[in-house]
Amino acid sequence: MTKEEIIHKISETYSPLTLECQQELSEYVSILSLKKNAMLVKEGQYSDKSFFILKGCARAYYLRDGKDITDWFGFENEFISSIISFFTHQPSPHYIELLEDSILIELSRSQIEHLSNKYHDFERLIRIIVTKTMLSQQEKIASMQFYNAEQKYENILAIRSDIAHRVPLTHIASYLGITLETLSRIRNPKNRI
Amino acid sequence: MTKEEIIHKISETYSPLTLECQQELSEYVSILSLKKNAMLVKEGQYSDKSFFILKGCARAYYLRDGKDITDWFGFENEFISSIISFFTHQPSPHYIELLEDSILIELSRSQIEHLSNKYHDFERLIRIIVTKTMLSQQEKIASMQFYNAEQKYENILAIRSDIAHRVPLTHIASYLGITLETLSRIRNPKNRI
DNA sequence: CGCCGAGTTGAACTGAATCAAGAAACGTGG
DNA sequence: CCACGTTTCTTGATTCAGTTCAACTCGGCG
Repeated sequence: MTKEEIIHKISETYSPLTLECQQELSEYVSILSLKKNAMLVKEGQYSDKSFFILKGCARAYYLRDGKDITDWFGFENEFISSIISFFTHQPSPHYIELLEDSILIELSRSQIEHLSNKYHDFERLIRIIVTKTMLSQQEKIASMQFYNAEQKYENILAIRSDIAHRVPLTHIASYLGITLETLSRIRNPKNRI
Repeated sequence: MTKEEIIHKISETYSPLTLECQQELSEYVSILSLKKNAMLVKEGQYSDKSFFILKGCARAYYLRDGKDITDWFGFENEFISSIISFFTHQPSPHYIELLEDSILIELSRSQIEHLSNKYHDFERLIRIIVTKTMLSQQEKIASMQFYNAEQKYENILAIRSDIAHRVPLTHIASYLGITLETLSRIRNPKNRI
C-alpha cells in the first residue's frame, strides 16, 4: 500500500480531504512495521503521537496496583493513541502495545495541529474521528451501566466477532471490567442453566 | 446577558470565533428560560438539538426496565444533548430534564452543520467541545474500572463539590452506577470503620 | 396537621471477586 | 519434530461489596 492509497483510505473511511491536503499529509506520514508485543507508548511518557492501524491490532492499558487493565482496543482502519496524553499534554497513564505483527502510520500532534489550522477539511476529519471515539465510549459506558458480565461479553462479540481469536482473554476480561475467571465461566456452555 | 455576551462567553470558554462567525451565530441563537422539571428531550424523539446552559442544571437519563439511570449532568457553561440522537440521527434513548429553573440556549444540528461548513473556526469550536466531552467520558470509564462505590462518590465531589446540594441523591447514585441505599450508607460517617 | 417524596437503616441475598490448583496450548531451541 | 518451560485458560471453594426488599424517619408544603 502506498502512502497515497493509505491517505485515500482514511479520507474515504472518515471524511473527504482535498487533494492539496492529502498531498501535504502524505509528506508527513511515516509507515511503521512492527512485531507483536512492540510498545508504542509507555506510562509516564509525554506521548504526542497518534497511530492509524493498517494491519494488526493494539491495546491501550493501565497498570494500576500491579493490575493490567485494558482500556481500548484498536483494529484495522482505526486510530489508537494515549488520548489523555495526546489531548491534554500530560504524561500518559497508558501503555500501548501491539497484539499482532502490525503495520501502522504515525502522526504527531504538531503535524495534526498544523494541518488542522491550515485545512478546514482536516479539522473536520479530526472532529469526525473524535466524535466516533466519543460515541464508542458512550456505548461502553452504557454497557457498563446496564449489563451483567455475560451480556457485556455478548455485546463485544456483536461488535467484533473475531476478538476472542485475536486477543488473549485476559485483556478482553479486563476491558469488560470482569475477571479472567468469570469470563472463562461465561464462555463455558456447561455453566449455562 | 445579551446574545452577544453569551456567544463571547462560549468563544472564550472553548475556542475563539471570528467576529463574522459570532455575528451569524447570534442570529440563530434563541434563549430559553424554563422551569425545573421541564423536559428538553423525550425518549424516542429524533432530537437534533444541543443546549448550552447559562444558568441552572440538567440531566440526561435512560428509562430501562422501569429504572431511571442518569447518564450525564450539565451545569453552567456546559452543553447537554442526547449525543446519540444528535450525532447519529437516531431516535434518542435519553430523556433530558431540568433539575433547576434554568436559562439555556438552543442550537439545531442544521445550524451547527451550516456554521461548521462555512467557518473553519466554528468547526474547531465543535471539535474542541467534542474532545472535552470525550475526555470526560474517558474519566468516567476509568472511574468505573478502578474505584469502589465510596471512591466514585469522592471523585465526583472532587469534580463538582456542589452536586449533592443541587441534585437529588437518587440521580447521583444511578450516575455512579450504585444504588441510592449504598450512597446513603457511604455518606453516613457512622458507617466508617 | 397530615401527607408525600426523599433519604436512612437493617437483614438477607447474590453476582462476581479472590484464592488456589491444575490442564491445555504455545513457541523456542535442540 | 519433539521436549520442556512458559503463558493462557479452566475449574472449584470461599468470600465480599453491593443489591434487594422492607420498614422507618424526616422535612417541606398544601
